[in-house]
Amino acid sequence: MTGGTNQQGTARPRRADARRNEQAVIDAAARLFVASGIEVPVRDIAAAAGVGMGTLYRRFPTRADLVVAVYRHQVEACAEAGPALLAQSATPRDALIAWANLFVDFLVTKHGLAAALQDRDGYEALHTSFVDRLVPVCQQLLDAANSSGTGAPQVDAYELMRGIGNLCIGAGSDPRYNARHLVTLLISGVFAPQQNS
Amino acid sequence: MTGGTNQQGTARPRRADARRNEQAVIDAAARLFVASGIEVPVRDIAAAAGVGMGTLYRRFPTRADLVVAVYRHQVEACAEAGPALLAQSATPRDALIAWANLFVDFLVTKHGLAAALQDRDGYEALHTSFVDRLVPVCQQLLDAANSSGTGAPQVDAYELMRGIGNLCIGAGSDPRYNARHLVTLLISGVFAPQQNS
DNA sequence: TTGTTAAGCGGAGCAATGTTCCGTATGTTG
DNA sequence: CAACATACGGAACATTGCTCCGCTTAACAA
Repeated sequence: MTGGTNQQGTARPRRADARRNEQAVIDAAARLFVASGIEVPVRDIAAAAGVGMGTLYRRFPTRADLVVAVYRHQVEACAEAGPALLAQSATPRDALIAWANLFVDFLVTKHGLAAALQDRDGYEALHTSFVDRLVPVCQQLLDAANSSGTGAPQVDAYELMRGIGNLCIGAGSDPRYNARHLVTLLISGVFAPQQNS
Repeated sequence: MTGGTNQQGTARPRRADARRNEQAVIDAAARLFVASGIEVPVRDIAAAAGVGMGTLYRRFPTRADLVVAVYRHQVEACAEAGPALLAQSATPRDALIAWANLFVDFLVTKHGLAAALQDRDGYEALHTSFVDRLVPVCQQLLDAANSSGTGAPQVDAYELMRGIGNLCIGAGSDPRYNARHLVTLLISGVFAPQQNS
């Protein structure tokens, strides 16, 4: 989707310096996100990448675009782990819990990412990227649980994913707060018998 | 705690204009928080209250101080509702769910409050204010459940409160996300039999 | 009432950061 | 190597948090 050729295959590829700079920005951003969180000033990212503000903004108009680029691979890996866990787990429910823990561990180690994911103003692209890739995987796990007769739940996959993401906010900076624990409890609740909205 | 006399009862009370201005700021902030969320620019609050920046900052050095002042009464009401619900509910568990729903409804209607509550940098005072008042109430409800033999849980009251608060983030701006629903599921999980961290 | 004093006021000004704009430089092609 | 579109860079502007200090005025006493 970011590549150089279009669907005709005939268009001129992007200039070499442009491609080089794009990668430099992603690398610099990845480093700074780890060091200072994803809210690190745009200036600092540009400086670390050795490019000007214009270059950075041309390629990544919003911060969300940059965050998406930096974490694309890890989101993909998480998505692919879903079916794998389903295949190798004793029950769909175990698979769901294991998969959720994977997602939690990912979010918790990225300072500020979980919060950005819920920010309706300014991170739509990020939200969409995660939702598009991960909600179907979650749905698949829920469907499997449904078919396995474990007494499956009336939770929307989207709602559950957002809940899990929310529970990760602020984890990692508070020893009294354990996101994995709460996510496990939430999923237990999803599989518990009674309901009342 | 905001009043004019100290423990000696002899100190000069605050000047009348100072008290007037403090109330004007709180009123203006309350209005603007509803209209624009709690991240509304300080300048706007000062302007709406008809005071200068210096006046506002002297009384409320951080935004958290202002938020605490604005919502103090509602937090207090929520805290007092805990024992009341415990007395009038069929089971401690029902009381806990009802109380949590009360808290959720409060947070969800205050744009940005739930997010600020988890913001470790910049809102410590807010976090502390809520935690100090509400965690003991939550603990009381959990203890009651514990004593009632419903098979009570190993959740810290603090952790549960933070989880509930987190689940409220971003609710109210997304019809596909229902915070009450997820909180109910979380509490169901808290009362479910098995555990694994 | 009036003078004295300290509490309080207001907003200009500084700093940090997001975002745009455009003159200049350079990769690419023929 | 010439010509041109692509891409670059960073100055400049806008917004917002926060501080600082000269001026105003409420409170009190004579």
